[in-house]
Amino acid sequence: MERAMGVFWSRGYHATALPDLLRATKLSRGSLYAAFGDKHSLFLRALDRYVTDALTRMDIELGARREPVEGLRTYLAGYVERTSGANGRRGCLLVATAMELAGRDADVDRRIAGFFKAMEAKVADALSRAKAAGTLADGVEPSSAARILVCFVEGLRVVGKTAPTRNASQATVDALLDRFIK
Amino acid sequence: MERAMGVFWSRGYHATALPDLLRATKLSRGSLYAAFGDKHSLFLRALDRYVTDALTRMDIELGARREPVEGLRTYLAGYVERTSGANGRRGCLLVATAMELAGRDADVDRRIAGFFKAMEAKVADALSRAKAAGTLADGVEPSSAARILVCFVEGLRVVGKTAPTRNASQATVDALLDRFIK
DNA sequence: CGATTTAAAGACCAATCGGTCTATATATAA
DNA sequence: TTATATATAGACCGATTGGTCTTTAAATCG
Repeated sequence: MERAMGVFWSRGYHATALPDLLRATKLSRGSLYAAFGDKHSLFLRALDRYVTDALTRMDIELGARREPVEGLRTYLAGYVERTSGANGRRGCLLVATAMELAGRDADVDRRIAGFFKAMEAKVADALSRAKAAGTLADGVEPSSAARILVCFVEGLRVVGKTAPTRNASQATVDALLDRFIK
Repeated sequence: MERAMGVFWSRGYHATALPDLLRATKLSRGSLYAAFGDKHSLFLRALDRYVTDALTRMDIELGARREPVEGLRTYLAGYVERTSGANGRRGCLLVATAMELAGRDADVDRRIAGFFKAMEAKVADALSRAKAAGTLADGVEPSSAARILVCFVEGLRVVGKTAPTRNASQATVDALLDRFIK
């Protein structure tokens, strides 16, 4: 499964051909269809896995027991890592899928919208806790700031396709965070 | 040409088949190949047109004769328009291309990187003028703020695929701008 | 061991891909 | 008018697409 996810991640949905998936999963044609149905079903499974991984990681990084601002820093540091150099080049399965299939595939639409909503909620929660702790900059409202952060990190993934340096991505993240925390 | 651009824009590179392009351009197969070469060449032309349009629009919106902050507001208002509702659903040819082809197509790579660089430079210039005019918030550095804004607007395009309301997009943009201007 | 289930290999299918080419019709020019 | 250039429609090409099916080999089990 993760193998198949890796192929879709690297190549996108349309550019991934069956032989690519067979090579990656080391399954025969018949076995793959028996196990997953068709290409589209396998793709949805891969996408679900990707979303689950991302949200699980966020729960760890932004965990309620941690200092919220430090959680946000960790969360953003992960994006720095994933959007610079070769990792940046590889891109993001979710963003690529949103751009390639959203609006033309209802199954995908639900997953994309659900992911952004969940992500925004988790960020908003961390920001609320930061506000309660008095570590948020004056005038920052958690819910709108969360929407800003979601847009920002997804934009990082887009710009990351040009493989910026780690330092450049980190500096951008730092400059953004400076506007929102004390 | 714009017709072909529209098809690539709506469907992406791989999902656009020759019959789609023939229908859109109202050209015969032979004429299309005589005029543009192959599919890839036609795509690059469409992408160039898209990039030129976007940068030209930015020059108008952020024009040096205008109040820089007002220029930025106009610029961002354009993104609100393009990333909400049906416009949001349609997406962005440049972002879709970055996610679909960047890293696997050198001709595309150059155009994507060039676009982001040019865009960032234009935003940085407007922010510099705002800073000189004293309308920038304290501690905001034009070049890093420009990188933030570029990421933010590209992220808006990604999230825009879920077709948010105009008001929601506008509120997010307003909240961001509030952190950067006086 | 032999019997049975499971999975691999790959032939095979219709449909479609991007691309070429020929024949026909439509202008344009003399 | 006739001659010529231009663009059309669409047949045609090999390659590849996602998907099915049959044959054979490898496990598993009694």
